[in-house]
Amino acid sequence: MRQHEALALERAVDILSCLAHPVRLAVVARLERDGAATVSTLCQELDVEQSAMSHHLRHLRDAELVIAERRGRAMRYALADAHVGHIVRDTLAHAAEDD
Amino acid sequence: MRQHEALALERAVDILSCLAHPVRLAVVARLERDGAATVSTLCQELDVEQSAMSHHLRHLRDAELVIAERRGRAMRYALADAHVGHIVRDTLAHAAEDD
DNA sequence: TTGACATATGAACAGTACATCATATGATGT
DNA sequence: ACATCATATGATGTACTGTTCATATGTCAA
Repeated sequence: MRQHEALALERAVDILSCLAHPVRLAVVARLERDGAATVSTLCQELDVEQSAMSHHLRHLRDAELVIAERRGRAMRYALADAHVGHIVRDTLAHAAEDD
Repeated sequence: MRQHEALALERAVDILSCLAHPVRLAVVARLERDGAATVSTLCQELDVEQSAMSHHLRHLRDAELVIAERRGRAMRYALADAHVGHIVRDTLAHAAEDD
């Protein structure tokens, strides 16, 4: 039980660390709003270099916040599940609130 | 509007960065569960050195996630508002879920 | 004021994360 | 097989973050 809590805390830190970067947060927010997208689409929309984007997407995949599937020669990224979207939406809502 | 969104994103990254550390997340979770506490109480309960705890609390204060008030010679820390608690609870819930 | 207690701050070092560049892999069309 | 497009990976320098130690500030009681 204590162990369980400790594990949840570790996992939560992983999730938060992963989201705690402007590009990665923007990617997740984008996927939450408009649904799945390819790497090049994300690069254009968020104005990020291909390599950098790829590294960030890897990070997001490792943390299991997004999933990827091949679409011809492109890769289509999507949120791993709705929960992630909720966390991001809540945080953004909170961030927007107290200005 | 775009500007507003960008600001919210920056602020969100600040919040997430601040929460993305085991000690700080544990502090916020503790304050969420059991209410306000002094520094020494937090140190004991979470087994963290006084100086380290103080540095982390400073971080949390700078991000306006917690507030502090004097209580004699001690300092009593509490969550800045309910929203922070929600974010943490949601994230922990999500983290605990997919095990 | 002095001493003890509670917390905060500053500096230095160690470990991590990030941006960038070069290159590799994988898929498609010819 | 080759050229091209789309994405991924590896290496490296740099900057940031966190821990620790030493010291400072602030509060209380005698």
